[in-house]
Amino acid sequence: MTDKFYITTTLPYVNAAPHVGFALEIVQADAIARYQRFLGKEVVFNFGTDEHGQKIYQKALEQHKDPKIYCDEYAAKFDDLKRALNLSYTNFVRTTDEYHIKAAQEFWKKCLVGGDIYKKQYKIKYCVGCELEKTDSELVEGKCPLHPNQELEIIEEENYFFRFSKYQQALLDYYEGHPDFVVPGSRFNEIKTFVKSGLEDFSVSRLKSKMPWGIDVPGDPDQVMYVWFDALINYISTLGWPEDGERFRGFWPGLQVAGKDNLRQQTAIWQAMLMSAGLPNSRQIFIHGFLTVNGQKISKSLGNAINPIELVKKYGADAVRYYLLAKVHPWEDSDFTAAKFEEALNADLANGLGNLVARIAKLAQNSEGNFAESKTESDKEVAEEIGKFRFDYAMEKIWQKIKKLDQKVEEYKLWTLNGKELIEKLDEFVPEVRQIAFDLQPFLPETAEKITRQFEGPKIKASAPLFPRIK
RNA sequence: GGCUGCGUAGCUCAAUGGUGGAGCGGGGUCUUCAUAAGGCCACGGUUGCAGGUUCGAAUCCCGCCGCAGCCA
Repeated sequence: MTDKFYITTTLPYVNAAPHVGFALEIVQADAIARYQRFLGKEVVFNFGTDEHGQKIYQKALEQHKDPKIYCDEYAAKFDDLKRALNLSYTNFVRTTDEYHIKAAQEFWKKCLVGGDIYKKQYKIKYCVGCELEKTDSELVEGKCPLHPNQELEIIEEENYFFRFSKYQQALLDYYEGHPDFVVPGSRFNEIKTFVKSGLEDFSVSRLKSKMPWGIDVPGDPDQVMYVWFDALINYISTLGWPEDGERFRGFWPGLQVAGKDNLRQQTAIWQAMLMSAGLPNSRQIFIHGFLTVNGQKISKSLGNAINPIELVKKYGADAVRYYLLAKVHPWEDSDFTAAKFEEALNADLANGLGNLVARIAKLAQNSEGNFAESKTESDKEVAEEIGKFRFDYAMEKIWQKIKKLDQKVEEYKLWTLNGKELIEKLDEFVPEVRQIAFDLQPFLPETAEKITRQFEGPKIKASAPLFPRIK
């Protein structure tokens, strides 16, 4: 019915270089975006960087840089992912972009007019050790459990608040009416439980005198927006809201892909904000899991972050994409180890896909046969799995075909045949290989392209291995 | 502590209450078109532990042990 499709990832915060965990999110989103294009949809695929807030301000100061210049450097690093992982995003929004700032201010005004933003005296307990605000439930005997020797700082200031509490019932009703709103269901249950337990209004601004690195609150020169409030609005500012109403209405609402640490912001806070501004809610939110490295969480203190760009340099984009899509559970946590990665590369890409393509190509080339074009169409089972975000199962379906073809090569003993008989039998294989390449397009675009070119016909060409074996 | 969920082969995971399977790795074997790749075969299990319901339990119930997530 609709010929437009909108998908967005979350915007990474630019206080650290991209690691393999974020690559997971954007590769998943890329697979969906590419798949939707094959269905003939006009796709907007949004990505970008979240650049305001205290942490970034401090980082920039530490490096004696203007915050904007600091952000420019990081934004470029994240944009590098595009080339490295062969990503097909169409939009790269930065929350410091002029159009985004305007959209955030317009959004604020809508919420304000609706009576959902109000000023309140605000008192927080702040742990200087963690550099984080602490709530009473987090404290142990009135102290931060991580820094029990330090006194908590009490900060008192007047901030703007968002009337989140007002939307409890509306959110629950919306969840009730949209049973597939959040995938997987376990995360959906988690957010339902959270919303049912009651919502508190939260602060959406900061005093500019203390932290100037934010978007100005309209009509109040002393305050800037809290980073979360402004950042979420990127999902629609990137579509031209509020100025380009036609484009916005054409693409919104869309599919949002986010990590499990972002559940609340995406599925509750942002949805309440949309309701407040009188805009349609998101269409669906997919929450992925986290990658661990050698069984451990990725953390700065452990220094175990893996740079996806380094992986790509060593193994190639499609090898990394393959691992993230086929060997990582779409929404449960999965472990990444060099051994597992190389094992998958050898077993599935070199020995499986690569070898099948090589053996059929060679036989076809030697046969000197002409192979007419054949029809390729989207595999129903693969499509179904993508619809359920089971990228791993979708890939498994494709690899089952590879296995079957290998078996058939043995069954026919293709290498013992020649002349017309060989060409006749190969006519059963060539369209199948083309179909595999077709099915692989959303996942391994570069490899799919290579195979397609090799098997274009009428003459089929042998070529160098698609994936070298790792020793 | 409260609420969810999980625990199955060396590893990753499947199995409407009805003979516990697959892939990978390791082993054997056949084969040479292919990247020492591929096919086939076998091995591999007290389904975390202990009880209960049932003709029958990986599955349902109770308790315990362990792990993860959420509780602004």
